[in-house]
This record gives sequence, C-alpha cells and structure tokens, in this order.
Amino acid sequence: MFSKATEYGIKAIIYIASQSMLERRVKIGEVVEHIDSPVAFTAKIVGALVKVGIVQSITGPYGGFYIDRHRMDQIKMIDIVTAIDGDSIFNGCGLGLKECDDEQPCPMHYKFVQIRADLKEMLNSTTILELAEGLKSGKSILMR
Amino acid sequence: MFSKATEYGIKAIIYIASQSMLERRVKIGEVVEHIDSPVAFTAKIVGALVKVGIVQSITGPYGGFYIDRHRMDQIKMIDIVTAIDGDSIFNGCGLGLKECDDEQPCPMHYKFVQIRADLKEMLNSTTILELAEGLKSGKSILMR
DNA sequence: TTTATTTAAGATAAAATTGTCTTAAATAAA
DNA sequence: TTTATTTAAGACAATTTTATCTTAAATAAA
Ligand code: SF4
Ligand code: SF4
Repeated sequence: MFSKATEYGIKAIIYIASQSMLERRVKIGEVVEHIDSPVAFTAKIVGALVKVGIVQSITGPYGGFYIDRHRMDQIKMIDIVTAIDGDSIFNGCGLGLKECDDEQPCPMHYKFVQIRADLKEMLNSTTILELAEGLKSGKSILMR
Repeated sequence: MFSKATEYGIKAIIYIASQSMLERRVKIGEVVEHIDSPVAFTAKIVGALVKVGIVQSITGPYGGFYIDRHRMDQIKMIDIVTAIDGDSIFNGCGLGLKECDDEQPCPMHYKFVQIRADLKEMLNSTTILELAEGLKSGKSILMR
C-alpha cells in the first residue's frame, strides 16, 4: 500500500513518539533495532521528516530524535505519507488513465473514488499520538 | 494503486474485449496505439494473461488477441490484478509490519482492513464486460 | 514450399527504488 | 582544546520494476 520508505518512516515515527512520551530522545540505532529496518536508509527518511518539521533532532553526544509531546496529536499519518511519497496516492485514476470523460465515468470510477476517499480519511484522522499510545500500551508492536 | 504492469494489463484487456465484442481480433500494435503503452512491455503482459487463459491468441497473419465473448462477464478485475501482481495487494498489514497482536490491533488496523476489503469487493464485482461496454459506449476512454 | 506476418520467449538495458558507505557538521564531555 | 558521539548530506551500489531488443515458433497466403 505504501512504499518501503513510507513504511519505515511511519514505524520510526511511532517508535520515536512512544519514547518521547517518556521524555527519551532516541538514536537512530535504537530506532532501527525496534522497527527492524536498514539503518542508513531509515536515517535518510527520518532526516527528511526532520526537514519538514515532523521530527526534531539534536546532534552530538546525548543527542537523537524526538517529537514535541504537545504536537503528537496534531501530526497525522497523512503528513508522514505525503512528506515521503508525495501526494501520488491521491492523484489520477486507479487505472492510471491520463484522462477520461468526467461526465460519464467508467464503472470503476466511483468505487475508486470512494476507496481513495476512505484512505485519505483514515490517514487524516489517525494521529501519531494514537499509534504511539497503541504501541506503548502493548496494543500493537512494530516488530517481533 | 497498481503497478504499471497491471495498469497496462487492465487497459489492454479492456481494449481487446471491446473489439472482441465486434468480432475483431487485434494485434498488439493496435492495442498499444489505443492505450498508449510501450509495445514490448505490453506484449509481455498480455502474453502472461494468455498463459492464464484470460486472453486468447492466434499467431501468424490474420492472428491477434481476442477474448471469448461469453466469458467476458466471468472475468473479473481481480483475475487480471492477481495474474500480474499476485495477491500482494491483499497481504500483510498496511504498515508493513510482520506481526502484531491480533487480539488488540493498533488503531489503523480495522481501517486498513476495511479499505482492503472494499478494494477486493470492487475488483471482485467488476467484470471486464462492464468496462469494455463503458469504453464502447463512450462512457470512458483509455487515452486521449 | 517460400515468404510475410504475427505471437512467444527470453536476453539485455534503462529507470526507479531501496539500501550502503563515506565524509562533514554539530555538540557535549573530558 | 581535543576527543567521542551523533545527526546531515551526498556519493555509491544493489535490487526491483519498467522497457527494449533479438530470435524463435506458428500460421496463413502466395
Ligand atoms: S472514470 Fe474510470 S477511467 Fe476515468 S478516472 Fe474514473 S476510474 Fe479512471
Ligand atoms: S493492528 Fe496495526 S500493525 Fe497490526 S496488522 Fe493491523 S494495522 Fe498492522
């Protein structure tokens, strides 16, 4: 459903957020140990999320990544997905057709539109606070 | 939403079906002219669909691809998608996690499940007959 | 039978995605 | 100030996906 980059990004964010709830900054090595992802690739992705302000970072000893606690309920899944994959998920028609007659769309059109709208709604309504709380409470895990 | 291979496959099938309604066999060159796709790549994909019996073909002069008219309402979108992409669309969790606690899934779980079920339902309920009729009647087009 | 036309199959190549490695910059502690 | 630690950035490499090219096989017509 998402690219590997987005998958790693989401998992990394969830882990970082769960630790930020405990006032802990985490190093990239710790992150990938908990989400089972390639370290350098993950570092690049998390770095991109730092650039757009979703994650905060501090360099040097005792540094690491963290997320402002009071912003966790404002960061939605959609922010992460679009930061990494762009808005490609929401563009174009499910058949990849360049154009078609909007007035009389093909039989798949409204079904595609509905599914995409549902996906968007989900990404828009799910906060990383929710996901991080799910992880912290043991409701979900990021690897085994 | 789908791979390029699947996109081309779907479009090719729709075009071939629309012509088979007119009792016309079509050559791969004609197909790609109408769906705007790379000819050799498309040929390979349509060839795979021939192998699984979704499309029929005749080699040599006056040959080409066609689809049994009476089978068009039995071939579903899902058959094409799974023939090309496998069932990867339906597997695993949307976050790409290997495992998690089924008893207490994370907040995204049911939303993901619902979206995937909707997608599956759409692919399962849409026949190529419908799509080909949409194309033939001008309700949709495959390129411009 | 010979030739032309078409699909079939598979090798090769290009592009995109995924992943690694190296060096630089920042920063804290000794 | 020096050193160790960490993120930042970007070059490089591997893999997967997408696309092309070449040759073979089938078949119909001349
Ligand atoms: S009408 Fe059909 S072809 Fe056109 S955008 Fe919608 S799904 Fe795609
Ligand atoms: S509960 Fe969450 S992590 Fe587990 S399969 Fe469902 S969406 Fe994925």
